Amino acid sequence: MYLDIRTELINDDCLNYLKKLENNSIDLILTSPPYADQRKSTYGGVKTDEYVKWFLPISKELLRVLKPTGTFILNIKEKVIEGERSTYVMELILEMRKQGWFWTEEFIWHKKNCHPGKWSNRFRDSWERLLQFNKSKKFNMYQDAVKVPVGDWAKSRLKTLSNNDKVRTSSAVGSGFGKNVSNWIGRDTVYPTNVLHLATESSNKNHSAAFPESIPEWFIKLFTQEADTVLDPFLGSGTTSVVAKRLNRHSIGIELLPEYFTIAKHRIDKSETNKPVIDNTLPLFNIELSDING
Amino acid sequence: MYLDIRTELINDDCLNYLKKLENNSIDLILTSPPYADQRKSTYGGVKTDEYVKWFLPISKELLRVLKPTGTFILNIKEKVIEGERSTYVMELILEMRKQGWFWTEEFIWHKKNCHPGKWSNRFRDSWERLLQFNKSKKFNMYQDAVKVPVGDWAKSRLKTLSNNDKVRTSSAVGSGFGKNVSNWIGRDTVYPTNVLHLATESSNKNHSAAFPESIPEWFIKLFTQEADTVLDPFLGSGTTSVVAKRLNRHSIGIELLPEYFTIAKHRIDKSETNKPVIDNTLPLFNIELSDING
DNA sequence: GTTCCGCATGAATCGATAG
DNA sequence: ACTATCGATTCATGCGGAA
Repeated sequence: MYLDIRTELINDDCLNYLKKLENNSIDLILTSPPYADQRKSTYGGVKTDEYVKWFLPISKELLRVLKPTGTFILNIKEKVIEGERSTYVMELILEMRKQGWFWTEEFIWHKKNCHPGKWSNRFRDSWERLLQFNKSKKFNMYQDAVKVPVGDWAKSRLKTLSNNDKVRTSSAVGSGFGKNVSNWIGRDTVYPTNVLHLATESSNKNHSAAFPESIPEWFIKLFTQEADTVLDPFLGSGTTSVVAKRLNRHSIGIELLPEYFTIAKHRIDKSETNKPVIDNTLPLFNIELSDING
Repeated sequence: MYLDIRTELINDDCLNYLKKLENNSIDLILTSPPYADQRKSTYGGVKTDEYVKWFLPISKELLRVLKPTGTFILNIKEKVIEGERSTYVMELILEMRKQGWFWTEEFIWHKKNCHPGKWSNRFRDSWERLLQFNKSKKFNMYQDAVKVPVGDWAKSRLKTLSNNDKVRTSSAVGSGFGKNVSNWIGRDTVYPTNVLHLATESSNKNHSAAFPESIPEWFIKLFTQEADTVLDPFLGSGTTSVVAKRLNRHSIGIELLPEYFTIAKHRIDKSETNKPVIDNTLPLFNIELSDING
């Protein structure tokens, strides 16, 4: 059985096009907008102090089109200006809450191979924020889709059931991990944390993807099911749409610049559709954990 | 040659005692204040909505006593309230900038062993903020003191060291790799990034430290030289002072609660002084980095 | 002198129940 | 309605003692 997956690519200003979308129609919004003062030549360079003012009308539309059970993941990082971290992200969070967004969580994307460089007053920046916003406190989350391999501790720990594990049940001291220790036998995956640890993609330079495919893949698996709809209002070279299509999710990708739009369209055209999900238990980003433990 | 290192421990309210300190007299402030609504049983628990108001008078004094070339590292993390991340840290950063602080950088402390648990709407929280504030844009930073090894050799070496038993035997005090230090001489080293990857201190000890010794060790090496002065206004069980003393830095530690003060005093009394710095290039927590670059 | 194994918690969070 | 307490859930680490 094949699903009929729609992958819409729109070459337009996102604020303009978002207004055409219906209320409560999107399951996941996932985007990496142009950072303040970046991409000056392309986006006209949104100034730092104007960034919040620029973004709020967009986030207002996003709030409208998102389903009450949906999630908005915003990838963003402050720029350093005259030796100081800019504060527009903090201000944006505070203002978006006033719009009605719930700021549920802040994931950290730890970039394994961050940009090289050396400065006298700071080290290389190897992490970015992945802010999770929600429309209501009851949102869909499919945690089992992103479980990761358990650490090696389990092998030795569970080899023998200590009697204390049983004692802890009745002692009521602490939290009682021992109570269900038998549940752990044979368990080989655990739930991840809120730190994502993966490398940036550096292989292909013909398109500058904001993030590697692992990031949208993880969030799409975590917050949507097949045939749900994913939206990326700043599509760039199209990574979100490519991954959504591969995972059998409908998607809408909006990109203003023709150069990027062309790249995205080309990538989508040659990408596979309706590909059965082979493996949804082993996200790439926790490889390192086992590396260290192993 | 031995330096005469002063390690002052003060059992007092920090705001009260800070007023007695001279202007521009501290090289590094490093602290982990009680988080909002946390440690209610011991510190009384500062309410979330009053946290900024509570902290600002303290940060104002800290700004006064810090040297223009000095640095303030603040370890803090938001609490979840009714399914949402609280925003008091964002508000604190914005207010401290109004006081005159520069928000230079945000380091991430990625905790390897974060608290267990499972909830339907979020994963375990495995990171905390280490906010860097400065009084001026020209501050002292000794980057060479915290360089980490790189290369295939380091990679295999560190894998061995990640074995708990070996780490324990060779670095009982946490100062480095002890006798193995000679192995590192002549090896290539690289500057670390702004993500720190280490575990919380073990719980089997008789004191509960806010952070492991590696954290103050790294920042003390990075932002001070020998005979400089380190201040911790929320000393807790004394980790900052212990490490400062071991690294031949003067220090002032302020702790309100007699129980914690007693623990801190005991740890300082039995700790070594004027110990020559054997190894200032190998913090434990950046094992991961060599994995990445190597 | 190593390696192995048992053990005790962690700046947690949610939902239900009780006052 | 609103707050306080309590049970349930979960994973990795370092230490101490034994092999």
